[in-house]
Amino acid sequence: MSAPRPTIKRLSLYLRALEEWSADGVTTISSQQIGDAIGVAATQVRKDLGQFGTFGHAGIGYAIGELIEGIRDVLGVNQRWPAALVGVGNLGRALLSYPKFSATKFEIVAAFDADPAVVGSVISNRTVHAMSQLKRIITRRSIKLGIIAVPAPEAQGVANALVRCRVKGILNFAPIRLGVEDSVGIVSVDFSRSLEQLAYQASVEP
Amino acid sequence: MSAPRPTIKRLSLYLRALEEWSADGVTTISSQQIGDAIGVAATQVRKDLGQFGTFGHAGIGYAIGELIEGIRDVLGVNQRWPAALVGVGNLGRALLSYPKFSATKFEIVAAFDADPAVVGSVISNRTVHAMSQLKRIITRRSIKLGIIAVPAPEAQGVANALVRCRVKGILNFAPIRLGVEDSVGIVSVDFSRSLEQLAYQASVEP
DNA sequence: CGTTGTGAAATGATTCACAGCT
DNA sequence: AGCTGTGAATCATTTCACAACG
Repeated sequence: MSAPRPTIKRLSLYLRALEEWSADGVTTISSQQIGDAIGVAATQVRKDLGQFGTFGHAGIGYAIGELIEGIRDVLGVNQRWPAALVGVGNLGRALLSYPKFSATKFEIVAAFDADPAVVGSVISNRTVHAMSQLKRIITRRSIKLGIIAVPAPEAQGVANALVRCRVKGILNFAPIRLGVEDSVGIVSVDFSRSLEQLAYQASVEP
Repeated sequence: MSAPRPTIKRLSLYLRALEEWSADGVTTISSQQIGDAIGVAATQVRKDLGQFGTFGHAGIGYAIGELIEGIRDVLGVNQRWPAALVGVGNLGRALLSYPKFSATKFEIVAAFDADPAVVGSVISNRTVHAMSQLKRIITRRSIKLGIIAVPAPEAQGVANALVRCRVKGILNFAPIRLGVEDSVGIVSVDFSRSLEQLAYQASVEP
């Protein structure tokens, strides 16, 4: 009875749309409207939500506040997720200043880099620490997520180090497949792969 | 008989692994080895490749060079894909200096920004142009892809402008769903969503 | 009425099993 | 013997159809 992966991806999308409606003062919404907003069928929305409990009200729709709370619970976004960033090149800097993170429960609370030239510098209010401090700071600050923004050849080593620090999940921006024990979640973002998907779409669809 | 979406995603992964083997001088490989390298079943690899022709040699395996060429053709990566970047904040700068792009057929050949303070500056060898130049330069340089790295509220407007310039695909980093005509491909990368996937994994798996 | 929740049917993707080639 | 290509079977996901509810 565990949740289909595609459902989880859509839950994030529902959540964002709902938060926007909520900010606009809307209090009630139908599965049809949710579906239209993100481009899936109304039935799909109902099936997805039905997996995790009964949030809706027949004849009325969904109470937005209630539903937001429910989805946040499912996604685990109701707890804080302090994160450690490893690698403060251009991408790392972009992540440190990415405004959306602060709007959510995710927060990069510490940054690390192997390059002595940047260690000690302050970027978007956070000091860059040496790799030797990784274990100490992650433990001290109860950090649960690691974000890898280093070049590919160093990524596996960083992943190993993060796993030894007992992080629960790793967001990986390096274009390689990381091997880690199953208890650690991995989500990868790979720009080149995204571009290849796009090239495929663009070359078959015209 | 059109290709399953998941197949296309895996093709990118196969391609990268094959390129690494090729660089190491390996010339022949089995579906089993490919599958092991990226974490899928050998049968899956064969099914995927079988969709697009017959690349393998029974009893032997796949000739790496041949297979790389075949996959590149399928993905449309054998042609050049000049791209225009819109938005040169931290993320845009990271993309301009992302080394992997230059190793592939993708290349950001022009950068644009609405902020007069950065227009005219040079970042990683490319001059930042004003938005008013978008149409002229995209047409002049036969640019086929647009990359959106602007804040969410501006993203739809930028997408509309890119579509008017007749780009074939858009890589979107803004956390909203872009509405465009079907003939334009869209691939979105959304960091907050990725983190939510991770939070879900991390909160159910331990 | 309009809208949810959900079995049942349809579609889509993966895995199995094996014939056939080298 | 080793390995590919593929039809058939299994498994997963989406869509349909509709009963139940406010």
